[in-house]
Amino acid sequence: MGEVAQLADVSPSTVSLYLRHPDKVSSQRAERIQTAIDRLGYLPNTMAGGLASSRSNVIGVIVPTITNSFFSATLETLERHLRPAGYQLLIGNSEFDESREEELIRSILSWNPAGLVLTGFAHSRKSISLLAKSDTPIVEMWDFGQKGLDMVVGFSHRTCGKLVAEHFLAKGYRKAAFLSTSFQRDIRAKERYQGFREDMTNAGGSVVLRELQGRSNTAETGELVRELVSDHTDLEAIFCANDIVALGVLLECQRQGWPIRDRLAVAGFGNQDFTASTVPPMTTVEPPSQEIGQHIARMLLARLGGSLTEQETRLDLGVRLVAREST
Amino acid sequence: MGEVAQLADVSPSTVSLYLRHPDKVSSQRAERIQTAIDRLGYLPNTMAGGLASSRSNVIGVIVPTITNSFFSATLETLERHLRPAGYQLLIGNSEFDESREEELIRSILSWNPAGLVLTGFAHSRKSISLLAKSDTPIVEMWDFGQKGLDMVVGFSHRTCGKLVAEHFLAKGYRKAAFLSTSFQRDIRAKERYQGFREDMTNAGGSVVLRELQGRSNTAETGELVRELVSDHTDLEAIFCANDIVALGVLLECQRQGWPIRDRLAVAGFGNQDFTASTVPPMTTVEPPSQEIGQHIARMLLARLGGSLTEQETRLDLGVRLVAREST
DNA sequence: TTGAAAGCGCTAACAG
DNA sequence: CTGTTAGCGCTTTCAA
Repeated sequence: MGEVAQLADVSPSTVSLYLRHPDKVSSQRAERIQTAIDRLGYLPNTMAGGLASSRSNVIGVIVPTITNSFFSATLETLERHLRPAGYQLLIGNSEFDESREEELIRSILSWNPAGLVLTGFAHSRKSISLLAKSDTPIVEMWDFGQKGLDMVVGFSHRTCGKLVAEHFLAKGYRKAAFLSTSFQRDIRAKERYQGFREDMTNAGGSVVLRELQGRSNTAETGELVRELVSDHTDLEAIFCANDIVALGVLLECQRQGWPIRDRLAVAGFGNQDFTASTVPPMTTVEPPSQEIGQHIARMLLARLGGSLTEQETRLDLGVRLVAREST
Repeated sequence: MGEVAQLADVSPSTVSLYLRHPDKVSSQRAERIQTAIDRLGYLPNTMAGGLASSRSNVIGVIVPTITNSFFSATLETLERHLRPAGYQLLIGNSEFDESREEELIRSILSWNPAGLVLTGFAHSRKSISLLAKSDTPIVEMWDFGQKGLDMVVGFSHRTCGKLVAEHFLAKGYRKAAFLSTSFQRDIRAKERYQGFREDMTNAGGSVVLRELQGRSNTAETGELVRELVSDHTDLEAIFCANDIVALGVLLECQRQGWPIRDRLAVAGFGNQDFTASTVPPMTTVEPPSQEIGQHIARMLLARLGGSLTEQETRLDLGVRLVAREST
């Protein structure tokens, strides 16, 4: 920056001013400075800037995994809305592990971030105290219904489960199963199960639970479906933790020659693109993945701009049941 | 850090030393310092550290999209291998756009990163000159066969296309189609097409090309398949740009009652989990998504450690054809 | 509008 | 092994 100042024949602080508020510098000097910047290929040093101003343009985001279309859609939207405002996302993978999340929080906090976005409400005690100590704006996303540390943008997974239960009951299904990815990895799937189970049993129905070992695996899903059907010959419908699992069920039924819906109804979660085109088209629930990203950006930007009222800090975006022919 | 030093009754530089090389500080003081750190909940300021040492623990990665299991698998693996060495990934989305990539390069370079990972060989002239000016180690990934700016880890997409052509020819298919996502978005799909087409036509076969408008869309895929089959009644096989598109073809054939393989053979790209369980199981090509991440980490770490020999800077990981019943 | 001066919180010689 | 000293490259008063 010194070089730029020299070449443009102004003081370093004028260059700095120009970089941050171009219109507060006289147009002749502005031009000279810009020319110098271009000639020198000058890139400002973000760290020096961050240190001097003791704030940064970093926004940390911690997700359980990025290999998952839900979170990656949120991340992409969040990035798209935050970048124009000059923010950089620092993305961390907690791998569904609280202590790893804590490590990431520590590491991100040491960047002095302008904001921090976490997935869900479950954090280690230490994490919470770290967050409390820093005055970084926090957003907890992809869930709703608990108090939260600061801002919350998401939806209720219990309600999502209830929505499907309601749909199953309306269709006359009473004997149902919930086929899930590991609850330990995905507590939100567990919440959907709980909401689902509650409403099914309240209406006199029943719900069997099966968990996959790890993440969605089509082959393992097939096995569990066969097992489920032979153990519970009167099973009428399966609600799956996500669309990939539901696809696994569909394919297994196809392989076994069991007509979907007549023999076994299937519903997924995610409303991924392919669900509309399966044979038959799949009933699923659509989470507001993109909207979450969008509203977090809006909320964070408002908070950082100092214009966020109390009642705007918690947002339930809801979910939508997409009823198709598989149920 | 001053506070920590005071509380531990040592000088700030001792604290700094302890933080970086704990074993270079006498054990009694080390203990006092650690106690002080815990008591105060002290978090070092990464920016100040980076500024003072004029290097950072940031490694930038630019991918065309993170909403894609290929790149996100690479990212996740890369992170897993780089984090233990103390590095933070700064992830950017170029959205398949060179000028956006340039913007990201600029922004990441201003962090003074320890390394920068780019997807593919196509960069704007300006990007290249920016990169040349900085002495940041660069890795270009997910492609192979061109010179590259610095290090390269990937595989040849042309070879991938040839592999499938070979397989089709061996199975007796001569009339083929390539069903792709938009080439503008995905130049690597185009390279697969070129390799595929070259070998098919050399062997006296033919290849029709169809491009989807944007990203993989199952409904649009169905339309194109119907169109393709009615325009080319003698079509025998389709090679798709990815597994999701291939799934779309499979589902459309199912809907139309066309037996897969007997009426139309289908191959995908990606070897995603579900491909093994479709009816029939799908032939596909497996790209080394995770290996790419792993080897980039290894290569970068070696370079940063100063121990990377010239011949190790370019790595072709190859691809593997997974032949199943859909072809 | 511009420039001089004083840090931001840490690291890196260096001398002890 | 420890402490002193001088910056890292920028922002931010403050006065001119």
